[in-house]
Amino acid sequence: MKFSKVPEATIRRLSRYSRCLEQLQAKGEKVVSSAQLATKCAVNAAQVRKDLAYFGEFGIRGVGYYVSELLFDIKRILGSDKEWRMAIVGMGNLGSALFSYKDFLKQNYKIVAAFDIDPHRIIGRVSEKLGKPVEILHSDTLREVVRERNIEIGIITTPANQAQKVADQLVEADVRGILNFAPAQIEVPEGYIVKNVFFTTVLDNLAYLLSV
Amino acid sequence: MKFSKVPEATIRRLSRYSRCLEQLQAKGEKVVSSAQLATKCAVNAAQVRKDLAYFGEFGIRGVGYYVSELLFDIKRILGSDKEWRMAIVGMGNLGSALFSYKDFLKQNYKIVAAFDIDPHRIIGRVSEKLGKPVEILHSDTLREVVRERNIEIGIITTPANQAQKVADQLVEADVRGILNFAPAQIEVPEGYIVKNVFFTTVLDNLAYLLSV
DNA sequence: GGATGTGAAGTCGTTCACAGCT
DNA sequence: AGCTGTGAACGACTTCACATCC
Repeated sequence: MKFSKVPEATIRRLSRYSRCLEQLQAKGEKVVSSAQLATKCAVNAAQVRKDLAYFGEFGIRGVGYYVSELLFDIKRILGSDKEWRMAIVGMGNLGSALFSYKDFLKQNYKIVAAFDIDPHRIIGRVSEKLGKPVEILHSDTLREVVRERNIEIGIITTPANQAQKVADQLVEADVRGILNFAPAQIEVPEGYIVKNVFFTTVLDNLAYLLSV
Repeated sequence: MKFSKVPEATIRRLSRYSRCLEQLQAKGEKVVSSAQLATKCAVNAAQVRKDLAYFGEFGIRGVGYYVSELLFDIKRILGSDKEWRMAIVGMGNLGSALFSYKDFLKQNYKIVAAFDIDPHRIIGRVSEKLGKPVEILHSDTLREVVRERNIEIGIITTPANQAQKVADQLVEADVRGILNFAPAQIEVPEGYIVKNVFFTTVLDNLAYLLSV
């Protein structure tokens, strides 16, 4: 399917195009040119075409791209046409917020399990927070639950000092994809993938730009 | 010294070096070489030196860098030596989670105000969630509160369709830095800065890599 | 001796410009 | 005529390699 290695930036932009195309589709637009899409996404028009060219030919010369076709194709490329089943590990403030984060649901990302090292202590509190009873499992059961529920992505929302341990458990349970919110560098074996979401790095960036 | 434009990637790495140096400092290490720091941060040693070279000379040839000095300097460069006062707009699940996110406190980022369009409806619920009474202000008061409390950074945690409106209000209140969690592209005038934190983009990225 | 700081080389991503298709 | 797809030019970031200094 894919050959030349695709820049990560391209994948990020594909995600952005996808959001924009959804808006266009909602507005009832049928066709869009690379120039229009580029303007909407604040990128260069040639960039749009190059990004798509990594994966095939999706447009019609002299016309542009059919909005819903292109959206469909991009989702297929990103793998966001399929449903991804995820587990959250660490049900503190951030974990429980993500647990009921609506924008995960819109996309095909489903959280199908929540773990903590001390479910008993927090299960009542979290259920109250979220206004509904929540099942929180002990981290010890991770491996079997992952298998039972076909979990492919693990989300780490523990404190930084536990992140590596949790990552090890996820790897052990053969969860190949990890989304890490804990501000800590994580090591995983070849074949496993970690993506970080570091708020504070972004904040540092912002602070820097405000200081210059 | 601080003239050539610095790549954003460099600033992101500086943030990472800073985290690693804190760990080294905690361990009582006095001196570190670019090679050691590079290994710890999973980057190239020359990269470390080049990144620092944008801002001056911090090392001693034949020796390395003094950990606490370098940490101090990097924090000064990033502007994270000073205290940054922030406001959150949108006190849903994510907003209230960030409100009590402990890693903000460690760094010099302080959330000093929380806004919502309907504080009355949610103030009780959020206070319960967080286990302490929380002051949530009506978005209408944003401008004056920003002035009174010297707020320099605004965090947007509203639904996507309200993000631009909130950004406009922040700009209107002269908040120059915006950290946007709503999955929407935001426009601000010259001189204002937006940084996005899009979980779902990162998830799309992860899903892509798992699909390849 | 050993590690930094840095010009030069190399790699990667972006933009240009136009041929080619509808 | 208009817009895509793409080789070529460009620019930016990373890595190498070594002169420089402690």
